[in-house]
Amino acid sequence: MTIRSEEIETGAHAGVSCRNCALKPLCLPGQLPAPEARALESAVERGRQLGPGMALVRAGTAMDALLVVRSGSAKRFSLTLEGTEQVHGFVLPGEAVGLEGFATGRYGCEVNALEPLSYCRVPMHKLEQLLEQLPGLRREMLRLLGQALEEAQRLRGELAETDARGRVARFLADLSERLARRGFPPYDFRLSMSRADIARHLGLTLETVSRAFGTFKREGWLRVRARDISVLRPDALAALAGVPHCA
Amino acid sequence: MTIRSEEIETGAHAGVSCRNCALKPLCLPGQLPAPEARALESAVERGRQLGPGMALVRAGTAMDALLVVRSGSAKRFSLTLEGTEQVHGFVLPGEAVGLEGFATGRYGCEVNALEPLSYCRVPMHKLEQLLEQLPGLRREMLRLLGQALEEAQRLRGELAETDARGRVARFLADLSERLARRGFPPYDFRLSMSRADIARHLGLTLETVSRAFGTFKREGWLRVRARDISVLRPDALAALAGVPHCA
DNA sequence: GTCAGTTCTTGATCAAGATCAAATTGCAGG
DNA sequence: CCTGCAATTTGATCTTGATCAAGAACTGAC
Repeated sequence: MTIRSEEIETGAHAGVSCRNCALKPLCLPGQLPAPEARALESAVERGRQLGPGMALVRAGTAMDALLVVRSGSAKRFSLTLEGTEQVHGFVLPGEAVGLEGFATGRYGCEVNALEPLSYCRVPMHKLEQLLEQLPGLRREMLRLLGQALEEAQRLRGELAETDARGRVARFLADLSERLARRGFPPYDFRLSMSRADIARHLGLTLETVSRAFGTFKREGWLRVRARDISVLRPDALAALAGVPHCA
Repeated sequence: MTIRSEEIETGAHAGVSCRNCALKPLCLPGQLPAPEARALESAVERGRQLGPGMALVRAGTAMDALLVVRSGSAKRFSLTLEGTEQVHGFVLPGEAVGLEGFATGRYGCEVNALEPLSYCRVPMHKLEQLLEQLPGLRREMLRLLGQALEEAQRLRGELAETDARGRVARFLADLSERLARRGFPPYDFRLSMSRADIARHLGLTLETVSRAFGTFKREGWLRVRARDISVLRPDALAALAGVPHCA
């Protein structure tokens, strides 16, 4: 997707300004009353920039902070016993990472940058303090986790229900929608992940994913040039994906 | 599974005694320091008994309480546009229900009893009060949600990776393990759900599920008589399921 | 630009599981 | 016990997507 949402960031050092962040409405402080947002902001640190392929979190390491991607995209995956990657999904700006770590205090899967990536972090000890004081943040954290859970269940259900092309269509439709919510052009983007990553995410082979793209192209629903995608008929994709009426 | 874990419950009316509950170690108060457990207990109400097929929660209704199944089992599912059921999973005693409701304040899926079922409930307004006061409960709620998330992601990953018999094997292995943790015989149980429910949960057809049972029976790994299951070779099932070394 | 390496596309074959269709078993009610 | 209905098993066939195998296109380095 090649995502750059680096807003102009001047004057802030350790404490980051959420106020001016383009992602604010999607991110944690977006739903909080102003005083709570300010309190949270003072606990937010800026993570260092990561290059493509670098690990944002490693499975099994202590969950020492809540992380939110600020710009770029990432791949969430686990390593199976056979050494293959089980791709859980892809992370876009404004999305939290490693929430399943709350289960054990250690991250449950790997998250690797797919392109240059920056992120914010709230150290756990500060988060716990804030949770004591801020009722809105408590509600917001539960909402965030509930949302992640709902999403994971939805993805599981879709995988069980849908055939190959339906899965690819839904993948694209979902990506479109998430890009749109972040203010990116929803029908014209560059995929940051490989066909193999998409395939492993959707429980398919990369050949089948490629063929699905080929079909959509032939039908005139898509323009595909390697990783550059133009969605010409979002309605057709949505229909195949079985989505009710999400644009 | 035909689950009866009705411990002897005398004297308690609205407030339920978690102290003597057989499920305590699996349930919310199990991880809490004693004073917090007592505070939580005072907020717990007993839900009325439900008969087979009755709804414990309906998708879209307001999430007015946190629910935990006390005895019996239930099916979590969504209704698709075509009117079919998308089965997300099955709920056993000690497991919370409807956590994805935190996302929107409304339950995200249907939960129906599969056999006579009883449950406990913590009204949301009381839960919010308690979360303000009890740091252990705050941590525990995050843990609970993190666990549910991890579980959902695991299920999604398995679905993407495993073939039909592997999925059925894993389903049985998982059930075994969960029954064991609740003190039920893990290798001898009665399924409370139909083949069709299992199939819809695993993204298969009921015929394929039936054939998988047939294969396992022929291999001598299982004894199957309708819904009565005896696991004779848990190791073989676990191996097929790709589980490392979980007994 | 050219080159090497990777990623992606396309084609041919094959197998796992879906689908269609009975037959069988189990179970509640009379 | 018998009856009727629903759930399950079993069988035959067909379709989808996996697998194997080339090619083609893209990428980054020189």
